[in-house]
Amino acid sequence: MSWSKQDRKRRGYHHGNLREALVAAALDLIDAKGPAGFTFADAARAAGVSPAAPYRHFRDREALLADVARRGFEKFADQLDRAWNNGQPGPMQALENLGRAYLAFAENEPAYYAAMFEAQLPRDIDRELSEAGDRAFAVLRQAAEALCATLPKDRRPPTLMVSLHIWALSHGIASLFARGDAARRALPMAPQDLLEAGVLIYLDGLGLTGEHNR
Amino acid sequence: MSWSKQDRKRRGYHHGNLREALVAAALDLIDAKGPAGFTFADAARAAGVSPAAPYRHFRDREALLADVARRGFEKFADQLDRAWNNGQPGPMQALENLGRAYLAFAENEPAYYAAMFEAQLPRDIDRELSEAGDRAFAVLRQAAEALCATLPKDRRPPTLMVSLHIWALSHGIASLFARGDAARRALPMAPQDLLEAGVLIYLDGLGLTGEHNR
DNA sequence: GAATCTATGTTAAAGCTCTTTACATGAGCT
DNA sequence: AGCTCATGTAAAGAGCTTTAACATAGATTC
Repeated sequence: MSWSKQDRKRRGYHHGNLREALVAAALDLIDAKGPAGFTFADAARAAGVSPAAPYRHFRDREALLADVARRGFEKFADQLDRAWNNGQPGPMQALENLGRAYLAFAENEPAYYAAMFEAQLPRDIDRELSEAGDRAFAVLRQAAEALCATLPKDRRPPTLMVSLHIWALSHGIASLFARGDAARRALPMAPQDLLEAGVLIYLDGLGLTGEHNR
Repeated sequence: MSWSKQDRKRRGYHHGNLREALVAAALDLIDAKGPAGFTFADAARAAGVSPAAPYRHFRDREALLADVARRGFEKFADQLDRAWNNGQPGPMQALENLGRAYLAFAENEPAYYAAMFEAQLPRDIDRELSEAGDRAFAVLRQAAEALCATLPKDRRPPTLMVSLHIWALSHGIASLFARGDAARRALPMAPQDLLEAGVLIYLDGLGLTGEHNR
């Protein structure tokens, strides 16, 4: 599993899987000290190689972080898509699943989430990164579309706006409350329940009462 | 205005206002490269003093950042409180003002906002810091209270929950969209309008229709 | 107004760490 | 076996952090 220094003799001069090991090391280090809390050399140390070795695989620390973020967005998009499950069994239930999956990801993969949203990476640093981000957002967008479609045309809000509201509320709750992190504030209820309640109230405001779609 | 190196002869041996100059330098540097993008020595350079000088005013870089964050929360609380204006002229209008002030702060003071919410400072690093944060949140809490009070008791939601929803939506929009930063995503409408629409829909869902309170 | 005290600077140096350059190794191919 | 290239190491240069020793000047006291 881990390619630590102990395996040095067995592996010999070459690591064999350094790129992956560096990504894994970065995730551990982000968990421990945040996306800004470690250096390229730290990652090398954690992977059991010399400080110069990572430069064979990533241009610099930022490129490593960008790769972590890209992988994070891909995992994220997958999990959101699976939770949405093509809107089955119904838009409302599927949206609830989607929201729970959103916060579950932030809670269970805080390192990925931090790399994705808190590492302050320039959006244009990498095309694959921004495309992966777009794929994740597309799931939310699709869900908003399905929900809006259940409303009569004359009372149908812009789906882009609805998806942005849901995203912003989810992200707000995730980043303020849903991470194990001591930097976060205490809450009177589970983040998932807070989000679910918020979304239900919001949908009610749109005229989407529960009975119609559950 | 600026206490740069050029003023060195005029000011002589002592800076005269180094503590403030360091805070100003930190804000500039955060604007330019993010809360993690500069060193203690950089701040000293920007203030035109030797690398050791800052230690007379802050224990370390983190303490400087914490002071910036504290000042930010205090400014933030002030501006929110002024926007809320004791709920005048009515809870709905005052809330809209509050929301706009929230996003205006994130937009106009991105360095403060970043220090407050993205610097990953341990919450317990400083009592004054966490108290200042509490004061800012208290304004939102107060607004939620006033809004909920306009509802009949049997349909009145928990005010803490309502304040958390509004905070999360505001913070989500601010951190995803409302910073000049190239890291942010493009938007089809002004962040302020996005927030206002979201809050109106949400309040509608609570049963607070505009007419009653405007 | 002179002496002293204290706050706030500077310089210098030790100890780290990052980053880069030049070199070493070994896996795959012919 | 020998070539070649990808992937590692080692060593050196540069910068940051922190401390200790010293310098300056504003404030206080007599």
